[in-house]
Amino acid sequence: MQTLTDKQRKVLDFIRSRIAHNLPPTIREIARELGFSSTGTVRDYLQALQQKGYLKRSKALSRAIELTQGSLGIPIIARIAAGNPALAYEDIEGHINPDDLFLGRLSQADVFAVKVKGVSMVEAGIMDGDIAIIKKQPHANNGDIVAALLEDNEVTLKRLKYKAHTAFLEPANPAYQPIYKDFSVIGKLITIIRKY
Amino acid sequence: MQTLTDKQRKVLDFIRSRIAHNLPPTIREIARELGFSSTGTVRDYLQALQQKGYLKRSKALSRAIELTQGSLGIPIIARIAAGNPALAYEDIEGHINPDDLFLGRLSQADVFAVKVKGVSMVEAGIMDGDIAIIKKQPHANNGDIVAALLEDNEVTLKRLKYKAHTAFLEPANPAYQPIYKDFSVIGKLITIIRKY
DNA sequence: CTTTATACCACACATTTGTGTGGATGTCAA
DNA sequence: TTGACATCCACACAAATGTGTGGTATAAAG
Repeated sequence: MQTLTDKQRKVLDFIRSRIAHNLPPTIREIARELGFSSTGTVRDYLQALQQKGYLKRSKALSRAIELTQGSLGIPIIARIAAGNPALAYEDIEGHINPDDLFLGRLSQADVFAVKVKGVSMVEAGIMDGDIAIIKKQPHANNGDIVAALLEDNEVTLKRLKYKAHTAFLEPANPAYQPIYKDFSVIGKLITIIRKY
Repeated sequence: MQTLTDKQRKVLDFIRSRIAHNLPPTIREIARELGFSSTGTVRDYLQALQQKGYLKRSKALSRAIELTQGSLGIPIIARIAAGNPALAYEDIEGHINPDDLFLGRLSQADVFAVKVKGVSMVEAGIMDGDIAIIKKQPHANNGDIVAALLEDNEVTLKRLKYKAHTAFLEPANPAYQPIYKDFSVIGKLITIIRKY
């Protein structure tokens, strides 16, 4: 990605902040914010930013400014240049984007979350209080961690296993017993989130 | 929140999906999508949705539709009405919003991510391959899990401990030795994310 | 029967908005 | 000096856009 001038960065920052608030700016809103009296000036900036690869525009559509870099992408790093207080990243392994973190290509309606209760899955690194993002689906494969509905309407997170044509729920913690009783799979674990 | 009719929900869903793509629709775009031939029809729907508390509008501003409920909030559930294939949620404990999941009120520049390597923190439920969201800060309290920079520029995740005025890094896995050698804290763990 | 809410339509009108045209100034490298 | 680029301006114009006015029809509630 080409470097930006200070002013170009200011324009980009403004656009970024507005997009983060779910309403990209119009050309005249940018002009007002940056103190330009002409719309032509803004067009020049947008052209420059587009040419340098920072944004895309759908022409003749109001507010249709799309950022190329994910506005909320967070870099995943492995190594950091030593002695650098600014944390300039040495090795960036990739980026994570909050937006498609759980969803991937799923619709919001296909996903829900469960707060983990208890320690029956600690051996799988799933702790009490973790948030489990579940993709709704009535079936799962052997070994998948699933959200299952028990007789008392409680939702529980366990590993689904098949043995001799019988499905059962296996806790990762050996101190707990597998569940053979009536249960139904309601979804499959796709993400675990833990806040500190 | 008041209930919506089927058509009202369709309108809301369309708006929601467009906002998720960072460009709220215009009145005429809604009309086109839903098959209305009059802008007045859309205005009636927006009025209804606004009155029922699902959205807010800034008048005379193009595309200025703001959803009241987080557009990407995912419900956290504990119990589910039995025998309900639609998964109508019985108990909703809250919502998680991807946007402020790691950030909270932090700026994007204050945060980065590290991919966890190895099993030195398994006892803390942090597995190999997990993504750790780190808030940049040079200090942390006793017992905090921190990202630390080692001599070889490697970033590692350990628990920070103080003992007799000496700081050291303690793995959660007793098979590993604490680190007393030169290290510097670069940030504090705020979120763990694991994708399946 | 009247009222209220829902669910549409047509059309006009003032603003908002993107775009186009035509400049001007300064810097920096070739 | 020439050219590319960045940084601004004024102004015009067509298209997009939100809003207003005034309808029709149906169903449920009082």
